[in-house]
Amino acid sequence: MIESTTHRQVQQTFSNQDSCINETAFSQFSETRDPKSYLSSLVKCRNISQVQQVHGQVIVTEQVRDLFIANKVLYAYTFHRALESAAALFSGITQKNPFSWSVMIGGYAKADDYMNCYITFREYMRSGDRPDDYTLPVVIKVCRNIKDLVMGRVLHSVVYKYGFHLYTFVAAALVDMYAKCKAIVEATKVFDEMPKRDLVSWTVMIGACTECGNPEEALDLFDRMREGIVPDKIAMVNVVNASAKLGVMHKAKIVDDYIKKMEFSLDVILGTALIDMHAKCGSIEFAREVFDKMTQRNVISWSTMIAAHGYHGEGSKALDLFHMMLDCGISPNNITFVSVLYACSHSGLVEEACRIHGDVELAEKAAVSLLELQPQNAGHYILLSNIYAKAGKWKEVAKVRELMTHQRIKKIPGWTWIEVDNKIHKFSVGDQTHPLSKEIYEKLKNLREKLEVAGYVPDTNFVLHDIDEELKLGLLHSHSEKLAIAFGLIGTPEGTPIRVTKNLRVCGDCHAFIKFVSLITKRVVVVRDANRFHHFKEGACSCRDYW
DNA sequence: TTAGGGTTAG
Repeated sequence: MIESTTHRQVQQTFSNQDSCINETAFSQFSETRDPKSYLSSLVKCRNISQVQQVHGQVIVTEQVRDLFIANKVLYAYTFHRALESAAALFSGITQKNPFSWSVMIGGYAKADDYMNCYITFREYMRSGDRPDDYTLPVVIKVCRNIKDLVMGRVLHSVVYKYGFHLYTFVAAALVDMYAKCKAIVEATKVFDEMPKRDLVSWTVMIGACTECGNPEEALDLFDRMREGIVPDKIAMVNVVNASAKLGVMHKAKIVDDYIKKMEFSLDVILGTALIDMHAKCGSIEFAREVFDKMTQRNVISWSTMIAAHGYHGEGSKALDLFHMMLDCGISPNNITFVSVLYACSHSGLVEEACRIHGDVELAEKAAVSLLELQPQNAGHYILLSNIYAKAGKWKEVAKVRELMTHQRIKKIPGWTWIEVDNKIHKFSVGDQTHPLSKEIYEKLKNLREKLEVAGYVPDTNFVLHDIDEELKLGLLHSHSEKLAIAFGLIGTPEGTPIRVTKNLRVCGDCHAFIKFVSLITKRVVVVRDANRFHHFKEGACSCRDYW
């Protein structure tokens, strides 16, 4: 239930059997005072004092001159994060071998002491020794962790010079480093040049594609990988993430079925990733099912589920869950609070959000400071204008709108996707490229006439929701979401739900339009927009017109 | 004797 650190996990992996062996070995050492009798148990000891005692004896017997023994003690120190003792011992070793360097560099890396890690690696290079394939992945991983692309490229040149790019571990570390630094071209190049690829290399490349905004490619890679390699749980977490990013329900179903078929147990991370995937692919029910099934949950699992209820318009469920979480003794983090706050704003439960988090003025202050930090980020303007709109400060809403025009905020083109027969169809505003374009516009015209009879009035005067090129064009009737829905009505059997995804927020007129569509056609329409899910049914939307 | 891959919001 508590967030675990890697170190703690490592310590927990020692079984009782190991501790017994360790204790026996230590009592043997205490009797014989021969450090060799304890060397193999050194990293498994429960406390650092045992390492220190053995180290003392190693010095007394002058066995510290034996490089094998000194390295063992060094490794034990770094394993227990006793970096000062390790560094003291290390500096005393006159004839260091690659293992000594590797252990010291790895020790700094594990302790997140990146600067000393770099410094020690530089000393290693200056010592005249050739770098080795055990040390390089460690230092490359440091670049990945602190997103140091410059140093990463320097290391890549070292790797290349000695031919280590052909080594599986080194290349995998490089691919992952480039991916985390968003350098997908370089990541792909290293991956393509690998003579041999194992499970980890494939996994990092799958993660790389997702990380760099190409989840479709990630899923294709997963299919290619399976031609020769059986995935494990970590690989599946990456695949689940790709699927979540893609947001396509039938892909999510395939991935979910595969995990069940392979009988992967739901640990905290895989379970949480699955919750996120189902929710982002439109099925809040499956997401909750996974959450309820999980035997272990941490703050991330709870936050994910709370956020999911939130963006599906189920604010009260999100709040219930938040209270349940507190009852279970889990401490919320800042992301939990943001999720709860947004869950309330998505559902019109703003008064309740305010109670938890402060007040509207606080939210306003936060948004204003965000604007100062990133004046070109359109999302911050929208956030601020929504805060003003909810507080009824219409003059301020207008001011934000002016500010956006003044700042010439970059406009993002709007797109809507729809899945029909497991194929994705993409529409932009006024799009006429679809093979059934004629039928789609015909359907739309026909629909609009019926809708107007039922009371739909086209509305161009709505509150600012997003900066959308479509608005400027004034092509209200051919907004991408309207085209996609019209196509959905043509291409799917009567009564089946229509699911579309839009990259921006759905506009006010389209929102009203879809409500009428759900009423007239008796279809459930699920719209995933940039911010949340809207479930339209019988003329109403799950967002209760807050979005 | 050592090394590379995993979850949440905006």
